Parts: sequence; C-alpha cells; structure tokens
Amino acid sequence: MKLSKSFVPTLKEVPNDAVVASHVYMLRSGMIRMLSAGIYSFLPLGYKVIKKISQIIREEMDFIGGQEFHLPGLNPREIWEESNRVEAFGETMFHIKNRDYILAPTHEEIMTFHARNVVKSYKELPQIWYQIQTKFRNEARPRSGVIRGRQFLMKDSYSFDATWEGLDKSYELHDKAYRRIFDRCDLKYFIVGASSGAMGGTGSEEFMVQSDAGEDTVAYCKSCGYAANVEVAKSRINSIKYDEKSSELKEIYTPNVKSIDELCEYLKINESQCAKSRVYIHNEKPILVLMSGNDEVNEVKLEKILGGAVRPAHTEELKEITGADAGSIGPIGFKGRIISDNQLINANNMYSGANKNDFHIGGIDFKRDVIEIEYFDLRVVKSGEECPNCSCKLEVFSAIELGHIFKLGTKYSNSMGANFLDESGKENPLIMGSYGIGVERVMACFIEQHHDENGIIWDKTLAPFQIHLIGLNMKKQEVVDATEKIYSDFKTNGIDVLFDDRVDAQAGFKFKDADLLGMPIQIIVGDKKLKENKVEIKIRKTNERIEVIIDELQSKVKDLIS
RNA sequence: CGGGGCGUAGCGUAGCCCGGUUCAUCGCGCCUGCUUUGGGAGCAGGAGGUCGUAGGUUCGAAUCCUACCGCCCCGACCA
Repeated sequence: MKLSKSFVPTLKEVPNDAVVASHVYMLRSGMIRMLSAGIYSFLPLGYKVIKKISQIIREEMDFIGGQEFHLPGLNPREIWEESNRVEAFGETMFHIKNRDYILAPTHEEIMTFHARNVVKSYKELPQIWYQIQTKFRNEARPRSGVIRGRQFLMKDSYSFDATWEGLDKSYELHDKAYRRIFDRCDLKYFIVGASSGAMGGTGSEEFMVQSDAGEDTVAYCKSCGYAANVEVAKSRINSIKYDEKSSELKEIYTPNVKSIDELCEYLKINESQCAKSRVYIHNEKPILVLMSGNDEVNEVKLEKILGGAVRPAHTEELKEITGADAGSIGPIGFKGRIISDNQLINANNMYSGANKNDFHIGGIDFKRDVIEIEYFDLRVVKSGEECPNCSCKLEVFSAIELGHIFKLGTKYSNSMGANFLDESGKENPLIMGSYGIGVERVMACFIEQHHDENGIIWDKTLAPFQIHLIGLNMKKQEVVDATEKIYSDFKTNGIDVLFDDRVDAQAGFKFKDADLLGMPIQIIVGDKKLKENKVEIKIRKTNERIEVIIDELQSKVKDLIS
C-alpha cells in the first residue's frame, strides 16, 4: 500500500482526550477516530489489525469444532423478556424508540432461540456456535478509548451439551483455545479462576491483562498463578500477637487526633497497636467494623458476611450512633453489633476511639473488654503480602478483562424452553456455556504491552503490514526506481508492505511516522547507500540496523519474518 | 447518577479572574511558489472561526450570569 494514496491520518501531537497509551497511539497512528463517547470508527489501518485478530480467533474456534454464525444486532424485545434480561440489563441495554427492538448487548437469547425446537436429540450434541459481532451496551461511563465502549466487537461462543460432563469438556476446549489465541497474539495474560472465587458459581475463568488502564484490581501471585479480584482476594498475614500482660483500660486525652497516623504520632505507638473503627449501616442498623491499623475494609467481603448491602454511615449519623465524630469512634461503649477483622483476634493492649470527641482509649483487651465481638476476614489485600497458596509475595494491580469463559448451565434453556430428548426419551434442558473475547481489547492490550515513547511496536502476527518501506528522497529518480522495484518484489512474494512514497515529506518526518505506526521491519532506501547498491533494514523492536545488498534483500527479509 | 476539569480553525493552544484598538493569539497541519531531503526543514504568499448551543446582563460579551449540549478524569454501576 502506498502511503501517498492512503488514508492514514497520523497525528504529531497527543489529542486532548486520550490518556492511556493504547488510546493515544491508536489515535495518533490513524487507526481509529471517535464518533461519540465510547463509539469509534476503525480506519483502514486499524481495521487491518482487527481482521488479523478475528482471523486468529476464527482459526482457534474452528479448531475446537466451533461453527461461525452471524446474528443480528437488532433484536425483538420479547425474546429478551423470556429470560427476564430486559430488566436485568436495565439502563445498560439500548432500546429502539420507534419499534419494539433492542440492540443486543450479548447473544445468549438469540443462540438459545435458534437451538430450541431445532436441536432436539442428544445425538446432535454437543454443539459449539460462535460469532464475531458488534455488541451494544449503554455504558454509563465509556473510558480509555476502545477499552470500554458503548459499541464493541465481541467474539462470543455458546456450547450446548447433553450432560454436565459434556459441558466440562466444552469449557475445557474453550480454555485451551483461549490460551492459544492470546499466546498467538503475544499477550502476557493471567487467569482469574472460580477457584479463587471471583465469580462464584461452578465454573468461570477470566483472562486478564495487567494494565493501569484496567478497571479491575486483582491480586496475583507470580509463583503459583493464584489470581483473584481484590474484592475477594485473600492473603496470609500474621495476626497481632497477644502480649503476656493486659494493662488496664485508660482514657487518654487526644485533642484533634483523627487519623490512625495522627494517633500513632501523638502517642508514639505503632500502627499495629491501633484498632480502626468504621461504622456501616446494614438493614438500617449500625455495625461497628474494627480493622488493624490502616487496613481498608473490603465492603464486598463485608456484604457477603452480612448477607446484604451495606453503606458507610453518614457523618451526621455517626454522632447520633456513637456520640462522637469519625476519628474518635471505638468498641468500648459502642451499642450494636461489633465485628472485627481476623487480624485483631484476641488482641490486647490496643488503642481505639473512646466514642467521645478528642479522647481515645488505651489498654483494650478484645477478649476481656469487647465481649460479643465476631471475627471475619475483612481486609483489602495489599501488595507484598503472602499468597494464600504458596506463601510467595502477592502483587496487587489493575487489569483489563480480555476474555471470559463461563459455565451457564440451564439458565437460558430453562427460561426459554430449549430442551432435547436424551437416550431414554426424556426431555431435558440443554446445558450451556458462554464464552467471550473483546476483540478491540485484544488490540488495545497488545499496544499497552508493546510500545515505547515513539509509538507502537507490532509483532508480525498482528502488524497491519510486515514491512514499512521508506524512500527517503522521492525526488531522486534512483531512489524512486529502487523503491518501486523493492515494493513490487515484495508484492510478488506475497509480503504485505506499507510504502512511504511521499514526495514532499522529509526524512525525519518519515522516520517518526514509521516508528509511530510500528511495523516490525523498516526498510530505508536513501541515495547514499544506493550508490553502494545497499539499503538499510531497521528492526523496530530492537532498533537494530542491518545493511543489505539489494539483491539479498528479499531473502534476508524472508529470514527475518519467518 | 455524584464530584472535578474542559469546550477558541483539522490537531494542540493564548486570551477569560479584571468586558472595550493586542480581540480573535501562537505552533503544527493544509494550499501556492522557490529552496531543502538520513531523525518531525527554510523563506515568501494564502485559505480556514456562528470563540460548544440558547438565553440573559451591558452602550459593548470569547470574557460576567443562567440553562442546555458535548468530551475527559475520579467515583458509583458493570450479564
């Protein structure tokens, strides 16, 4: 493809709206443009990458016996009423105003619709059906470019089995296919599994990529692969040790001391000697939650324990409930349920608020002084703590969800009446699985992981072109002749080349564009080297430069990209 | 949906606090001509704007006020 005739609008400056690297480079390299918040157009260069990713997905899906569909994005609302998901999706679902249609946010219902009354015998099972289609979700806050959009491309597949063992097998096949897909795309990913509780339920794995642009926070152990959403992650941590002697309770005057840090500073004590108090409201009743030092309360864990929604008490409520403002609240004299993090089991000689402004209490012995206390794991796991499985250090970071495989069971087949006849002639609901991959996310994550300060660094698998051919001074006939010859030779050899044949662009300008676009191999043709019958190869990734005799160029490049 | 920020040419911006002959600035990009061609060229000339939209205050509004729209960030939400 000749750059002089192509629509590749590169940008020299960083657009105002872009923050994360993948978004910046996708815009700057002329691969995407925004139409509206969370809605992007793919320009020719970007679409080439999407097609490459789709092709890899297609190959691996076909390999496990998947059959590709193409389903409508526009769906009658009544099908979605069958599974009660119009209500479940709520505001996230787009509704068409002048006809009773919705824009599909996923396709469980439609696949189930096609399966019911058609797939009727166990002899026809299992089936794996997939598609690569645009999904629509009315996201409250689209963000990070293509990573969270209101319209996005998803590979979604659905398995139908006659038995639960069959579902396990279909799930297993997807697990392997997903690993191959992401490996082929050269992504560094990890898997958050149901074993670590992220999704609950019987079987589900999320394929995640570490990224500051991510929306989930996960705890990950490099050594054993333990990975869990921080909402449920556990860590091994020693509880506070019990001193041999418990001292007496004593009230201490602590003017203007609010935070744990201030308390430690004022009393010259250690964080681990403090019990932090947070008041939550659950079922309209106050609950005091005690944490060690500066540990954060994990509200998801708390809700699981209490069995329902919680919210932190408002400032005004605190005074009413405890008689003190935040910063002076504590277990001694608190009227209501008191629960504490496991860290504080039977701790003694602790300091906490006195439920009286400007006072704290020291010498608290949880066993002696806080009789009806209950202990649970309530902490938010922190980086550097020990992995619950193997005792190595956990890392906590944000991550992007690339793919998700999920054992659905009979949720949709039951509600929509998709049944088959088993060997004994008995009618049973189809046992289903659903499996998704965010196609644009694969692209964005690749860029997040493969770029430098100059631009993208494509790998040959996903690169829109293998070669970026640069004619330095296209006003010199010898450069034109040489580059045109090289260009057509590559085309003859079936190698995809982007040819920067622009006449008026300066050398530096072309170099910068080439680094920005990031094709794996640059071939630089200038009149000086041409006199020696040579051109230069630059490897984008390593910055390595190789001089080659023109006659050897084709075979040299073949070696490099094989 | 809450909090914060922003909206001036294709992109990035100055001016806004303190309204008025600096009032529409500058850089990049674009067009024409000449020169230049190994890391984002030089000179000369040129095109491009309802200052997000609508009201209001005022003799006078990019500037002050109100509402709305759009975008970004944080949070809430996220089968």
